[in-house]
Amino acid sequence: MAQAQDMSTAEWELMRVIWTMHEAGSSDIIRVIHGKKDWTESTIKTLLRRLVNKEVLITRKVGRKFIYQPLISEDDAMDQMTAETFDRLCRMKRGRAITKLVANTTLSKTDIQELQQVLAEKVATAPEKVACDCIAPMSCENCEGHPAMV
Amino acid sequence: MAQAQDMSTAEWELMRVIWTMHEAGSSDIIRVIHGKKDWTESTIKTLLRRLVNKEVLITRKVGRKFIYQPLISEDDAMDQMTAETFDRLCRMKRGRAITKLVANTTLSKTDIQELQQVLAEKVATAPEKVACDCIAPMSCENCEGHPAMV
DNA sequence: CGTATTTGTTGACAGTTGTAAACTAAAAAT
DNA sequence: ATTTTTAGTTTACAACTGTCAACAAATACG
Repeated sequence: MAQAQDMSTAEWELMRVIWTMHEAGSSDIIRVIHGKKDWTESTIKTLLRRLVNKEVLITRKVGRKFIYQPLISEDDAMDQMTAETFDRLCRMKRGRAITKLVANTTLSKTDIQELQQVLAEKVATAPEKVACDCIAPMSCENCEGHPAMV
Repeated sequence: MAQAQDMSTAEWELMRVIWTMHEAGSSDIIRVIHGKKDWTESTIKTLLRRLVNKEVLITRKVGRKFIYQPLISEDDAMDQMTAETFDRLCRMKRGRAITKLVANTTLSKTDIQELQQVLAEKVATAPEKVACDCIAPMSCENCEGHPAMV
């Protein structure tokens, strides 16, 4: 299955273009990007090829050209990418990281409402505390309840 | 200044250990990791060296050995990392990505309260809509209000 | 038909990353 | 003082990335 984590930064940027186009031939893609990013055609072609290799894009041959199409939706890729980022953080600290992120992100009134909705639903089952899962929670002041290290 | 984005995945994992230890010599670090990750000593030493080169860690020489210490706090690094991840997403879609993330993250009651607090404060100044900032907002159904592409 | 254009394929190159062995210098143990 | 242990430095190497140029095949145009 197509994995967002397999995409490099440059590949991701290119994917964003393709997602908005839904599907397109390389020339269309190159035309759309022209002037917005200073990638040469060569660079774009390389990125396309790599994305096909990684099975993030599939191609359909039409005449002598290929139509490129995402194998993973932008929403799914975004969710995977953000989940992976947060997976790298200590469980206990994710809440505070999200709060900070929310504080620094521009959200529409609708976004806020939806978020409030989700929070309201979560509160019932929310634990009092989320345990730290660091490798060495030893001297982690936040982790009082934790097994000390030697 | 120390930048979280300069840290690779492996380096980040190592940093998590060092953050909880506050500061430590390589042998302490190696001992703490032993059994938790199957990195050889060599690997850990390489990562330490790279982190020092990247100025994410500083060292203090004590006798013949070094004490390694973070130049950036874990909180700051987390905030940088999460901000960078979200910077890669279309502005308009960040709200929904956050909502999805929140839905999939275990949050403590306190985390939820704090988030609710922040949201409550943001709602007043929240825009009705956040504009898409994709390179080719052309056929992006979500972007009705946007300049069409040729 | 022969040339210009389009599109795709190969090869390239330096920098980063994950992983680690080998080597060296200093210190500790015997 | 020898030997052993410890800590740090060098070297290595394949895979991945960001960037491209060069080349080849197919097509379109004059």
